[in-house]
Amino acid sequence: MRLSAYFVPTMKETPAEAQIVSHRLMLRAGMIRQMSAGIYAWLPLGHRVLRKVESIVREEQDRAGCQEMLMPTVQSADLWRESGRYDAYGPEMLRISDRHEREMLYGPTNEEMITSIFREECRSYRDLPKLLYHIQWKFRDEVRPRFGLMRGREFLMKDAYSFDMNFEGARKSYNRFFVAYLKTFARMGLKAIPMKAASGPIGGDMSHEFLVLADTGESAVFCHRGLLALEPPGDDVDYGGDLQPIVDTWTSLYAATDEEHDPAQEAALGGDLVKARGIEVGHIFYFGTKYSKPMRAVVAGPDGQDIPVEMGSYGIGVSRLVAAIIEASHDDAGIIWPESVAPFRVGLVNLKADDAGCAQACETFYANLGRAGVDVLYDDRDARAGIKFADMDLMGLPWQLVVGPRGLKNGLVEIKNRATGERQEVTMESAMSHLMG
RNA sequence: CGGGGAGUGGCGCAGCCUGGUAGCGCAGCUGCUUUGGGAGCAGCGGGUCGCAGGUUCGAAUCCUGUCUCCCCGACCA
Repeated sequence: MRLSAYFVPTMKETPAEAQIVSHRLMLRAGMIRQMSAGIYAWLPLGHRVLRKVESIVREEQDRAGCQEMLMPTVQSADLWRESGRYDAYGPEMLRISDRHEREMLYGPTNEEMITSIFREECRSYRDLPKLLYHIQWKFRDEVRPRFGLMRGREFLMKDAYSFDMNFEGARKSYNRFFVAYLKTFARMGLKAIPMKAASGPIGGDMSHEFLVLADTGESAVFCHRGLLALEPPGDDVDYGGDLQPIVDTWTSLYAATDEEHDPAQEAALGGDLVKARGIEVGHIFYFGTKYSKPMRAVVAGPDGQDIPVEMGSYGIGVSRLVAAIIEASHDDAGIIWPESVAPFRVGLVNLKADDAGCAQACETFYANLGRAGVDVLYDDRDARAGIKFADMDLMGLPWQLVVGPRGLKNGLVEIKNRATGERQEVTMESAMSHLMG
């Protein structure tokens, strides 16, 4: 992509309304624009990141054996009356009526809908287990939206639902998501720690929040130092096998958010206690027959008797993750994208756009890197060097390839690593092979 | 939902108290000079001062209402 033609309205100054760093940087880097309180438009650069994050989430859900589908954003109020949540949900639910005055709502979540779909089609224990997910926009009419995408009203969420015949099956499903989440966040360069979460009236130990550690996180977290050193599962995980040992490893050490924190643990942990801050990016929980019973989602067991299915629900805040990644990875100059979610891998900076030699070298790089499958954002603008460097640092592409007349005289170009700030002058051939890796 | 604050050009702000026909920096456009970390000079364009009423000869400024946005708290992926 040529920057001269790309729609990325970057800003030198920070809009007054943006308080936290991810909000500020997303506005300044031209990724998003606010349309209403808590509602944002994704501009091309931001959209690329959102799609990358979404893809990683999707891949890991698929690997875990979960099947993607897509449910509507607008739902019928009647469905929610079946579970009793239409009245219970309160003003956070955006209620709307259609032209026939039918009561509708913009979905804040999809338990009722997926349960309804499931019960129509699945009648036998032989249909189980089923793991289903979708990635869809949700709306929760927060009293007070804030922190940019971190607490918006409209947000993109991956929500998955599991259906099993009994508790043991439900635990296996739960473990699949537990492991998939560890992998998902690790792929985005994040340290995400599972923390025991309140499981409400259901009880039990099967409810975990996944918190990304970032200094600016909104909740205080307390955990054992050992958790930070744990290696997340790799691609060799066998989802068909027993995942309990992995889950046990990650849940055996103390970890809690401030709400669940037991101060007595601090003394017990001593020097192993880590106090940090975190951002919740995922939540998994088992809720048994909470919806299947009232909504009569039952299957016939081996003995012919109907039994309500055991369910669980598993969310990841996809749009929030984009902000969380920035909170966890930035510096004074701007964003520092992990390679896996970067909108482009390489920023090609032509320091002197009207110099024939520079232009030619850049065009060659641009074409060759493109052919090699490397995403390149080519700053071909007729602008000053300082502006180009500042914009590149702000947008945070992992690699900058700087081409200027000074180096070019000696056949050299400069490669800068955005994360470390390290620069090296290399030959053009070496630059190519370096950036293709 | 309780408490606080703000709406003036694309962005950041001043002007409001003490009414007199709107200003500064950045950004934009044109020209010249510059050119490896957000250039300099000269010129140009762009604002129904959130909206609606009211007071007044005259309202960005005073009064009333209303909408929107932000911050703190309670609530939440």
